[in-house]
Amino acid sequence: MAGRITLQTLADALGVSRTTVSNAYNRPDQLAPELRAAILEKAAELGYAGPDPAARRLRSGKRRAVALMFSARLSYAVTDPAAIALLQGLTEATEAKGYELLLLPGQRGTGVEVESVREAVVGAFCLYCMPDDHPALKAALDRRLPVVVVDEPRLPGTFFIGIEDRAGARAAAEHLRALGHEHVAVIVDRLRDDRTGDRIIDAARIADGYYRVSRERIAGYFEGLGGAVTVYETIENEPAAGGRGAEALLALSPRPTALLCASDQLALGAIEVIRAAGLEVPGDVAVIGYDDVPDAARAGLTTVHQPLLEKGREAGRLLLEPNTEREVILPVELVVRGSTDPAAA
Amino acid sequence: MAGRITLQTLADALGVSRTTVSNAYNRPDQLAPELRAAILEKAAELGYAGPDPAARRLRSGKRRAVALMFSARLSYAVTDPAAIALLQGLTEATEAKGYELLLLPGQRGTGVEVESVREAVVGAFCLYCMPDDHPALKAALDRRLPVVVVDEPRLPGTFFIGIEDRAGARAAAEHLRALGHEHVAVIVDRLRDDRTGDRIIDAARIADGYYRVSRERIAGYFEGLGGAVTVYETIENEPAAGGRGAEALLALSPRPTALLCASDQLALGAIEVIRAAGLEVPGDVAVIGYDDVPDAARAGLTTVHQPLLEKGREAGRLLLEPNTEREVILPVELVVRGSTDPAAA
DNA sequence: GGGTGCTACTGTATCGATCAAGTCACCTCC
DNA sequence: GGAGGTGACTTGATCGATACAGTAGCACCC
Repeated sequence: MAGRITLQTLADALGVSRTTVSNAYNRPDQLAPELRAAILEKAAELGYAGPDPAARRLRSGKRRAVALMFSARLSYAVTDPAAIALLQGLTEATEAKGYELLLLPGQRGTGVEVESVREAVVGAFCLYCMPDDHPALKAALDRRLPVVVVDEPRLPGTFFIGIEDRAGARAAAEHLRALGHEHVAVIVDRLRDDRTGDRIIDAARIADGYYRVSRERIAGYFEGLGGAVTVYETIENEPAAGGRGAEALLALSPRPTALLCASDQLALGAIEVIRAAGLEVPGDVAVIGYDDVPDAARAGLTTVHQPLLEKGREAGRLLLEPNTEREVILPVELVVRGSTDPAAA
Repeated sequence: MAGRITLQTLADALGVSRTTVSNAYNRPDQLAPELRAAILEKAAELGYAGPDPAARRLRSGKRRAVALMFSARLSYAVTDPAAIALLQGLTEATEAKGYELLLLPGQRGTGVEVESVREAVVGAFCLYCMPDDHPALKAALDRRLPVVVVDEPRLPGTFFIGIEDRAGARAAAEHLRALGHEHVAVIVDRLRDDRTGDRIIDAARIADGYYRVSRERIAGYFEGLGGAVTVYETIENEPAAGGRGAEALLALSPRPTALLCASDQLALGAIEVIRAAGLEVPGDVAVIGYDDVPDAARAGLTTVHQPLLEKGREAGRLLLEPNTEREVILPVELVVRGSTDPAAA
């Protein structure tokens, strides 16, 4: 720390003032070209790395960065196609305005999630898919910076981007009903962070869920089906988990003739397991996903399309453009493909 | 700016010193609980957002973040499966050490790319797939912070993670030769940022390429084939571009019986176009990719497997662990699938 | 009763820069 | 020859916090 080279070090070495050295970097027109050259040369000689960004930022007050926080480990989040699509939309928006993007880990329990929110040198926060009780949420609001929440939770007074979760789920369920399915089961991503998932759950667990989106989608399914059905909660939103769910549900009797999956990731895993069991999709078991990630179209998965990219762009817009609306709810649309309707393949 | 609330504002309002207010946040044990409560209450009342991270960072000197720069627009980079895999590996490493990740846009020409490197409040840089002459590179080295370059360019004295690009390409080419292919053509991603791609190129263009990886892969192909062949340069690394390349190459006479694509993205697009033209893969035209992204296995694409995740992890390790080796070259492996060998489907 | 130790604070320097307001020498021009 | 202008720097304040060295007040104890 003692040997650190600063503007002052350079200034002393050359017998000029701090400001002049600063100007050599930031306002070349303010000093004689020869002096500037001498300063830059001395800087190279002493190994001066240029004006310190931290100090510059403090002084200037500029915060040209946006923080994005996921509810999970980053390394997991970046494997989720829906999260990636959001990231893409958001970067489009931030990039256009010359903002950088800071990725924050949101994993619970370590205290790091709150710490990183408090420490982030940013001008705005985007929180993606957080459970209702996540501490980072309060921490972000406490920073008194623009905050936009994507998907969940929905808090009064907070900027929000979401989709018609319930309506989409209802449409999916009604589609199955119209096709004559009478035994339908549901697979959802985790409802709480207690890692007790991967099992069939009861109504109390659903009501106590901390994830708004899952609650809403389940509610939509039940509405569309005209009543409650068996729900399997997974521990994580990935194909393997959906596969385990399908395995458990196929063992029920009567065996469900259709599975409503609260995400495409779960649905894709479920289809694999169904086929591995020697059953046909949709002949023996129809499957519907949710989100319409790129792989869904490739796999011929019937799903509820949501504008993933658009969500990211809208998040960026709300964060970076002042005086916009507080809430954006984007429409969804049922996309019928081969996993429910052989004719649509 | 004038009305900004700081530690001092709070201190004055309560008749205590700045330091005491600071302690209320950072060292709760250093002051009486009642006073601390009073301070926090006053903070809430006045709307104090807590100690400013920029100031804190300047004072403490801590830089718990790593910057990741891509050579392209961020919104494009996050659509690239290889880049995402790197991101995943890198986040695993940074997360484990409690570091945040700052994504920097690397698009050329705007000056933003250098600016953002200079402004980044980070402790280390990871540069991914940059052309040899990219100005951000020098800017990052000038910061005198740890820098690790992934894939390209390879600079003497700089930390580097890469793979055996040339050997992998050679193995791919030799595989085709062993299968008896005599008319082989190559599709590569851009060799320079001048946006003159999407055309068949000559040897001079190849020699003048700014992207080391493409140069190496082409060299490997030529080695494995025992001589130079037609090379098509695309303007971007995405399936559509690979498709355009395939279209142009299929029009040659004699028509190539095999395409060597320098990335899976290009290969996947090429396969689509070949099939759309009513030709069979591999019957009429065999196709080999490079990278082995997740979609390659799904599509039955013969490709050169590289440890994408591992690359990211290694990058993180080199950045965050002191006294490690300067260079890591990871091995590659040819994975034969249906796109060259019907029996391997 | 004075030395010791502890709690609960305060004051000052510092982090590394930027900025507004000078200073000073030199030139110009009527 | 004096007013005014200009180019090339310097000075001092400031951004918002943290670190370190005090210090006041009080209890304790032989």
